[in-house]
Amino acid sequence: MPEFQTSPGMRDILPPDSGRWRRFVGIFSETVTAAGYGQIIPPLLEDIGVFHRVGEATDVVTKEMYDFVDKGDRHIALRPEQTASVCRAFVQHNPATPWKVWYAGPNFRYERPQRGRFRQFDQVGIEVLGVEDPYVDIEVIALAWNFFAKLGVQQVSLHLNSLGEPSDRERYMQALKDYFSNNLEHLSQASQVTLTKNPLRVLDSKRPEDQQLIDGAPRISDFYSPAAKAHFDTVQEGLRELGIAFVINDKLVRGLDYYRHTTFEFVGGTMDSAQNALGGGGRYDGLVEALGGPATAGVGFAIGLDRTLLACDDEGVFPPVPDEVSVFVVDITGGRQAMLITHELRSAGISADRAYQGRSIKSQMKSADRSGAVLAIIIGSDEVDSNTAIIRPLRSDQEQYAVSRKDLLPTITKALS
RNA sequence: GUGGGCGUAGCUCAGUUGGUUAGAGCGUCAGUUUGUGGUACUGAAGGCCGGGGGUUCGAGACCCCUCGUUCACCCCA
Repeated sequence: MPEFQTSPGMRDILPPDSGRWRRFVGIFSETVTAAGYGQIIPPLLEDIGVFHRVGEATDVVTKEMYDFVDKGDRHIALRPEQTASVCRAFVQHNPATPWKVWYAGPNFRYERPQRGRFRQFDQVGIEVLGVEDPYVDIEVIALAWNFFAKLGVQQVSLHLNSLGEPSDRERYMQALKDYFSNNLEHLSQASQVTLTKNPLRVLDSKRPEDQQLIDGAPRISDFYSPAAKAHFDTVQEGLRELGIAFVINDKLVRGLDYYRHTTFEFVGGTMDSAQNALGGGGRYDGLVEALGGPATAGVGFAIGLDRTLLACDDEGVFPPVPDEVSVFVVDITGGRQAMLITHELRSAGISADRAYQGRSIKSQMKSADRSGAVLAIIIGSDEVDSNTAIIRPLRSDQEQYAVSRKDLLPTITKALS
């Protein structure tokens, strides 16, 4: 065993998997930039207060943050998510609204690692600030939907809920608190603790002994104000019109406290593990204000790379594809010719690789095959003497042929086109 | 943070009731006569059996601790 290894919950993404990550983000960025979103690259570190404003009752900020005091005595945290950073950036830079941004990058949470759950994990996401219009909720959901479709994942179900307006949510929380408090003896120990912190989250409990009580709990839908109901109705109608299937899940209370109105989650269909939430989001009007900005509406989502990739694996879609080059130079005269030719090709924008250490022609041909190259260029002493090169097609039955060195680049260029 | 499973070559795994130089497949590398890949055959390299301690004449196999991993709870992406 090596002396040093990645610490728990951290890992190296190696090729060819890393290429898949790159394509994942590439497809995401295409999807959302085509909808008018610009990229934001917030820092990994923020003043810990930024995240505290997100909600004091969520484990994400109370127990799971990587935080430290820096050399300037500032209390700093590695971001556990990026929505708070986006809102902080909004307050700091005061951009014109609607502000539509996307991001991709790692977040950090000190949790016990599990399948689909790491301490450093990547998310892609979008946020729209400054728009209350329910059509934005629909747009945001539709973009995530499109993205899953582009990846080829089929079995994703959209769970939808509304938490109503803040006052609706308050009244509902009180009703839940009363309901559970009156039935404490049927509630698990752990849920009793949760109840004191945030009654909404009791609905999230997966403990079997809680299920019966939860099933009989008051429903949020009975607490909607007319405005909240209208908002939610518009979202549902819009999704139907767009042909986006969803299920109403009135137990869907998301972990971060700033959500109100629309909340949603994308649940993987093939994973029976507990980590089956591929992504989620919702509306968080009020978060910007909590961070010291003007009252500003906000909606967005985040999608986890790892879990989505797991879902892809389960469905056999979006496989990792090794990175390949177009040309492989086989030089059996020592390597200087390969140096010259690969440089010439690469300078002309043609991807090219070679072998090193003067290996046998057979071994170099093997490498050429594995490199994925379409063409091999073979240089032996005969070719050096006659100032030529052999071009050997590797992916067709076409015979190999010789060209003069000065014609090599144009010939290769033509053969590849 | 709490509880259960697992930890043997780069990868996937065998290793009989504890007994002499620890195995396979895949992968890697090299050969199979003269300068040519994808197949086949042959061979080679590569493991203080996660780490530490203990029991024993003797431990990869048993016990304890520790680290890592995995599953569930929790939380969430």
